[in-house]
Amino acid sequence: MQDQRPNIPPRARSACAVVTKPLELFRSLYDFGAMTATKPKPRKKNLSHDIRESLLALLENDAYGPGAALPSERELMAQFGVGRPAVREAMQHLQVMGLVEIRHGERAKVAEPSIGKMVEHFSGTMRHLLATSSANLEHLKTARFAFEKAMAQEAARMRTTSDLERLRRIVDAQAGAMSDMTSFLTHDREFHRALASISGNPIYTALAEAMFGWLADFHADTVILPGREQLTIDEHLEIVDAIEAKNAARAAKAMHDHLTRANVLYHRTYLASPEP
Amino acid sequence: MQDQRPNIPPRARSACAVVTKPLELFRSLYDFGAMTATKPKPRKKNLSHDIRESLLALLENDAYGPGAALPSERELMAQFGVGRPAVREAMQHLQVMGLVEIRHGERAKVAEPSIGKMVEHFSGTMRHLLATSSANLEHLKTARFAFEKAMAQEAARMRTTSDLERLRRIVDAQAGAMSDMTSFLTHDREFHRALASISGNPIYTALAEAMFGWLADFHADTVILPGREQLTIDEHLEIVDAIEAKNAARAAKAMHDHLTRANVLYHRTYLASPEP
DNA sequence: TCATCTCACTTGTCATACCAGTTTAAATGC
DNA sequence: GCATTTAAACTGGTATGACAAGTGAGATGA
Repeated sequence: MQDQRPNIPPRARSACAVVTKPLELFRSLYDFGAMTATKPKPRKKNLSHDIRESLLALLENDAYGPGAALPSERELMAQFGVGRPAVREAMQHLQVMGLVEIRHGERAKVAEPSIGKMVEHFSGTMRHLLATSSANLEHLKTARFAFEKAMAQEAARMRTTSDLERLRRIVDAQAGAMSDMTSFLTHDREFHRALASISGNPIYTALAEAMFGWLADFHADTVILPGREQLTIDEHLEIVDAIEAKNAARAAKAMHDHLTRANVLYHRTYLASPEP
Repeated sequence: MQDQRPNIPPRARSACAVVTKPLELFRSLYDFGAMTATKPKPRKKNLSHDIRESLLALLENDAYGPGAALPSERELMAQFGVGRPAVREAMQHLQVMGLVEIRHGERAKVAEPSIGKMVEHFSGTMRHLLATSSANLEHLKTARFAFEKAMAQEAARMRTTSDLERLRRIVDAQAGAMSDMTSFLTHDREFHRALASISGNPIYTALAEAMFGWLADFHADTVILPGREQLTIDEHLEIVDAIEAKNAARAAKAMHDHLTRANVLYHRTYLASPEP
């Protein structure tokens, strides 16, 4: 009596489940047809898959604002007429997707959807991908290369005076932290993030931040080499100067040189004597 | 007796679990320390979280090639000394991340990691994000705008003769499918995918494909309007011509005009009479 | 009034049973 | 002997019950 929907008579659901799937019943109530691409969907997927789609539609259509509390697992269980595992797996899936937040003892809450959070959830998979395939790592380096150059150009076009001040402040702080390697890297990361944020597009910011993190994890590219801190500072300053001058081409070249230098130095230093 | 590790005496695991967590025992056997960022990790997370990390490390370190069959849930259960739900949730999580493939009746298999598959798994979240926030949709449109321009430039620099032939073949096919809207859109999609694939970077290809799909789902940008098919073809041809001439600037401008036109037309047509 | 504590309610985990697909190998028919 | 069929033994999927553990709010005490 302690657990498991005490109101419903036992066997009632299981019996009806044979005749008509409870999910289809629920679907007919809300009827979200043709959401994405008009599929008849006769496929036999998981039960949790159906539940997840129902929840997803609920999150999109209904007035579940960010931070709102979802029904408890038991309630959903009774509502959908399925067992707890199905509800649970669906909720877990949504959590992995970054759409809800589940904490022990509390009700699940609707997470506010944001690009940044999504990319963060994404990172685990990306790291695995990079760890298993060195080719993908090269591709990512290439992509970041192009991306950062585009960011530099965009920043040169759109920068305001406050943007410029912020960049200079970061570079100054970085120059003052040359002794502390960790702090130096943090400022380096912030520099690139600030650069991307000038565009005003959160997708750019999130991507820049994520790419930096991914590559830093594998000590590839973007790595700061001991003894070369001053060079890094100088290159950052050149980038800022180009942005101040609103010279997109010069900014792109400065960023190009910056990343190329880092990459070349990396290969020269680490590939000669592999591994610490 | 039918289920649940018949060999282990009951209560044996639970008893030891109080004294020393079985996971730490397992960890000490393999000892993957300092994989990502040297965290002491005293946090109290889920049990399934620990299991997932163990499995993750297993996938990365051991010789589990793509397509290899993982141990069954019951085996893992016994191996880690935890219940089936914990193992199950961990596996589900890995499946959502796209690292394993689980089918009813078969053993779970290691999925071959690929950028494209990862982006595909990503799509559900992205769609939700776009459905709930129109601002993000605008940001995505901007990002795709810049991305496609960069792709056009890259293609103009790197295109080979066979790339060119492929592009022209696609445009020809598209011109021949002007009557069938669905087919026309398919060819349009293929055109942009082929353009991105010229770069040789699978990340670009996957992103181009994904962005097209996301935006097409919301009828925003990139939409093909009835009666304007010939214009689309002409613009595609201009892009191909620019790429043939290896003129990056011209290619970028052609792509710019192409996407701008589509966007303007969209606003003019659909915003006047909202919704079908 | 405020701090504390208890208790109801939540999710997390375990255990068991059974269902539903898949594979495999033995039994059967030719 | 060989191909087909059938059944047994896997596999994951679902349901349910019980309990542990965490959270929060209302009751209780000072």
